[in-house]
Amino acid sequence: MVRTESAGPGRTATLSDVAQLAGVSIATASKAINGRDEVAPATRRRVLEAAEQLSFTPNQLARSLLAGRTGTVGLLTSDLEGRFVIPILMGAEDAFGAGQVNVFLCDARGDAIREQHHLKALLNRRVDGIIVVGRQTDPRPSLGTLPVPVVYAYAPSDDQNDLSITPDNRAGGRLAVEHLISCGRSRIAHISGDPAYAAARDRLLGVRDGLQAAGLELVGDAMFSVWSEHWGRDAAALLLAQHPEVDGIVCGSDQIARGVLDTLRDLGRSVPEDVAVIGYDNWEVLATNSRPELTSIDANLQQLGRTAAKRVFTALDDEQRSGTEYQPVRLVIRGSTIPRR
Amino acid sequence: MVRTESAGPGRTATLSDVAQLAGVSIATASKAINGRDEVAPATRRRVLEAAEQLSFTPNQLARSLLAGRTGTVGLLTSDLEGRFVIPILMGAEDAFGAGQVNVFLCDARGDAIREQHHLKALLNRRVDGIIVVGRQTDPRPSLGTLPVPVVYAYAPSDDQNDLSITPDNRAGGRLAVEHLISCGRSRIAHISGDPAYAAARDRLLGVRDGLQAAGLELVGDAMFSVWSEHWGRDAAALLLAQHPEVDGIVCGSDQIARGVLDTLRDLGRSVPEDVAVIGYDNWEVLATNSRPELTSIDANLQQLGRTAAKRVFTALDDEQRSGTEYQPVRLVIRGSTIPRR
DNA sequence: GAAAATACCGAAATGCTTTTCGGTACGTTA
DNA sequence: TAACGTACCGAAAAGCATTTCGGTATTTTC
Repeated sequence: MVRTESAGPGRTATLSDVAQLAGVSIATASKAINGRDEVAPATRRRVLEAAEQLSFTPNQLARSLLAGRTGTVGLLTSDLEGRFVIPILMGAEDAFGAGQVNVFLCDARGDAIREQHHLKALLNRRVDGIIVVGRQTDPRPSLGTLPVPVVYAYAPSDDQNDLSITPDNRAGGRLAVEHLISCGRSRIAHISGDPAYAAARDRLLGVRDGLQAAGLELVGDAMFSVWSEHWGRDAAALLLAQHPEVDGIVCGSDQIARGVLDTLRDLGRSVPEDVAVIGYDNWEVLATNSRPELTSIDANLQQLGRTAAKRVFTALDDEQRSGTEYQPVRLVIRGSTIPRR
Repeated sequence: MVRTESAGPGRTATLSDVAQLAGVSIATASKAINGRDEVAPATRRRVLEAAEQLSFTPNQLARSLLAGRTGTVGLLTSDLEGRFVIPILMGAEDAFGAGQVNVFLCDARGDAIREQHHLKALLNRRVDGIIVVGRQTDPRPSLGTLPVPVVYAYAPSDDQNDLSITPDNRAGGRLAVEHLISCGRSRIAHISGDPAYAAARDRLLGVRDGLQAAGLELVGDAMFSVWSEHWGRDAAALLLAQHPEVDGIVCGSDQIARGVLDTLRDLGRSVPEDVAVIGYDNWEVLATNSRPELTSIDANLQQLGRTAAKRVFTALDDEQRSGTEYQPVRLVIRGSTIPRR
């Protein structure tokens, strides 16, 4: 059987049970347990012993009802499968110590109706705030004005009165190209994913920023299609055929980069000696299992989640912000740009 | 600023506000809103209008306090990064309609102390039940007897008095090998991951079951090391050197299978014509991006999560079970075992 | 037209904790 | 000894919604 009853009296102990066992009033028991000082040491000891004996734990529901704060946040995401929400979720979850704040997870599956349902449920449960996580960095519709603070993470809100936190894709693109340049590359191409994604466009802007600052130009046109290994392979073949002189490739994602590496290998180009390749997202399972391992841009998503959670609670304490914050990204160097010793 | 106040009276409306506005008692307002029938139609209308006007939503905290049920479950996982917990989490999350039941997510990071903290927090919040999700299929320590039902998912509990739900790895191994046999293969090898994992050992048992039933024997020894592409590549090279006659390879994971495919390609063996390859886990991003796409065993993890959540609530209604349930797995056929037309 | 039944509504209890405030009992000061 | 202060404790309210049960007012029945 699913074990469900404590050995005790069948029911979880309440404060009044503790008080009775200790022979004091409920008020005194509460004070003793919460460390208030209007209680005699001996009494406190009796109460604590009683609480221990009954393995009493205060009912957070009653507590929250009174305090008006629940110590919970809702995390409303549009797709859990996505690789991006998970680190954000982790960051939000541990922004405070274990067990201090708890996260209600809601997956709307990209469905607006479902999202409204979840939203209502969260408000009914009196969450202290809500974090909305999108699956792309394109702006998403605002939830409007709610009785609790809302922070938009990854996908910013389309309303500048909301607070959004999103990775700085433009800086990422620039960082990638600057790294290739610092590795001595000057004939750099860009293979990216779906141009309908703001992420793809922003990263390209960053790439151009970096090239321009170095007085360089992109080799060929930026290549867009989908975020897949297959496209990476095909695009690399195309690129090498038209521009065999290329010596560095900035890829829009690690998946694309994996495909690019495959094709380079097939064509007998060695990485990073002949061509340096850099990915984007730093998706460990892809980046560390390729030959050679993949240099990539990491969007610091876990940090982003932490920041979002913190913002929710500082908003509660009335330090309110708005607009879109861009979270810095970082470069993770591996063998696809720097030869292994 | 983070938008936080409804345009209204600064405070969320309570039932008593509604009652006052409608000119009825609190009791009547409650009945009207909850569809109880001891209230006149005209009165009900007045109340509902008032509720609408104040955009009243009942406080779940108060409701739960009274009902003794919160409509929440805790999901205690040991690593969120893991690829396995996510589908389980999704399944648990949507086991009931949107917004009916909510999931508290807790990531213990594999730390027992942290797990205890989270557990305590969940119990304080009076969750109706707890789902414990491990990252491997090896048995994990039981949480012991708790005041709410507990279901162990993926990683079973080491205590048979608990209820555990885990994928049937042995059946998966057998299914994989049977599929290869049905594709006309008879010289089958097995490359797997870390033998410290029960998953690796169980899958091998299943592979042997399948071979034995067909009167076949494994080609060479089963090869164990780690769950990585690198190992898959190395192992395949070794295997082909010693047993060039091999015509089918059951891999312990999709990662390993990817590595195997790489090596086969390097060695000029075509897949699936010369050698058929099957992976395990059906990790989409790996399986659908390889050349050829990878046939794999899917553990139905989302279904597993749904089942776990359902079990928690049926346990509440006193239909209690124990022991370990094995969740069936399924075969997903792609190009690495059946030639594409 | 009187008795009984029905329909509708409200006071109050319930669930559990925290906090305020009033009250003993004891000791201290003049 | 009278007046006062201190230390400790408990009754009660607050937080919000649900439910029971008793009570009017209205209708039905004979």
